[in-house]
Amino acid sequence: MPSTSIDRDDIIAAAVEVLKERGSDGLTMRAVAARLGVSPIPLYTKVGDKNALLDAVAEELLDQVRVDLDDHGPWADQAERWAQGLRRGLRSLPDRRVLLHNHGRWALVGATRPLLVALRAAGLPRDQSVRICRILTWATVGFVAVEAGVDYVEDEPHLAYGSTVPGGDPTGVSSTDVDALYSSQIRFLIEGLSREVDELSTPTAGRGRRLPKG
Amino acid sequence: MPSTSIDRDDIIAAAVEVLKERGSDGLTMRAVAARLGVSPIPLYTKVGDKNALLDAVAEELLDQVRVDLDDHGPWADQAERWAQGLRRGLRSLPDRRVLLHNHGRWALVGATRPLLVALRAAGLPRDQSVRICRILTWATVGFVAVEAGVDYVEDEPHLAYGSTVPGGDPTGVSSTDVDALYSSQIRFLIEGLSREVDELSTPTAGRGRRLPKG
DNA sequence: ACCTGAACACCGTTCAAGT
DNA sequence: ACCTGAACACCGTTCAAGT
Repeated sequence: MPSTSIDRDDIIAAAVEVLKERGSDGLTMRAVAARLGVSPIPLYTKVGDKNALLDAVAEELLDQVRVDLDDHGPWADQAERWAQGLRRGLRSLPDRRVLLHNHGRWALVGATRPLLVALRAAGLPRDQSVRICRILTWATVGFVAVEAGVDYVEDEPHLAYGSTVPGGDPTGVSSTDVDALYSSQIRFLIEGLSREVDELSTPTAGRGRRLPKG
Repeated sequence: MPSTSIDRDDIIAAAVEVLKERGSDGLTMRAVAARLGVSPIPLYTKVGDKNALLDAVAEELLDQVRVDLDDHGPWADQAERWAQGLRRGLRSLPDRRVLLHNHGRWALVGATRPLLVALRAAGLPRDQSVRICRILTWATVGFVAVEAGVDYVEDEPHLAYGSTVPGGDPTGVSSTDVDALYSSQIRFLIEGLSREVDELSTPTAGRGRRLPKG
């Protein structure tokens, strides 16, 4: 094993650097190879074609997303803080197109684990905890992905139009509106999940049944 | 105005055809030009560069999405049916990457209008109606975008694991799980929005206030 | 076995030249 | 004014040839 040779992890790390420095258009097989001082051939033998490289880069970046979570308060509050932290982490990705290169289905497990631990510690069953994690993750990834394609209008447009609710201005949304829309959406989801947890844990709801209306 | 010449709309229509026939990798400036029997130059003078063409294609495809909505039942039920219809429409797009090329911020206005009309007919104020449309649209576009990158496991995995709730299996989700997750998410959002509408319409909630906790 | 130089078949984009 | 042939500067990918 010659130490001069190039590893698969070296290639992915170099690709992440190229992505951060030159953007997604600058992330080419040739650029990654040139950064490592090799020909493009090792990329094809050790990682695969360009699509495989993009998958690997997405998995690497999503795997690095971490959400800290103090264990104070009821689980619903912890879940809301966790979701806000996940959104912050995803927004700071060098390229948000990796959110859709989600074939690394396990990539966000590192970010999810603290919430899963907190939910179990709060006494929730494992399947319900997994469900809550999955719904909040799915909603947050989707929100940030859509958010990346939105053009903001100037702030406080609802004052001009007279709207009293965030997102109520038909002419557009400001960046503070977007924050409020995300917060509302996450709160609605967590309220619904809370009620679901209460229903499933009460004996009258009938054990062994699937979800009501589900 | 020579009738032999090529129009901007012709270019976009040809691009949509190329996308449907050859996929997103086959959608090239040269292929669109060749389909029209012209050189690539007219594309650059009449539409712009490739990114502008992709924007135009995305806007065209999203503009064609239509959601039918009968006006039976309370607005919350209509909203749920509308959201399910929107998901169906978005899932049938020839390439779901257009969901992220969302710079045509008005592209889904045609699909949104029936819901907006129904909400107004149900007596909701304009700003709350716009807010509801925006939240449901945002959540659905995000869900479908994420959904496009998910690898399903075989159906009914929760039976093997013993999970009783959709999305509760830590090893993966089946396609019926995904349907159930979307339905749950939309129902939670509509329930939250319903409560919000009730609070804002009751005199005791205090007129002129912003949203509670918002 | 693993790497390189060179090539192939494409791209997006633009130029001088035509009409 | 508008289009074309041809070119430029790249791509992703793979080949025969080296070591």
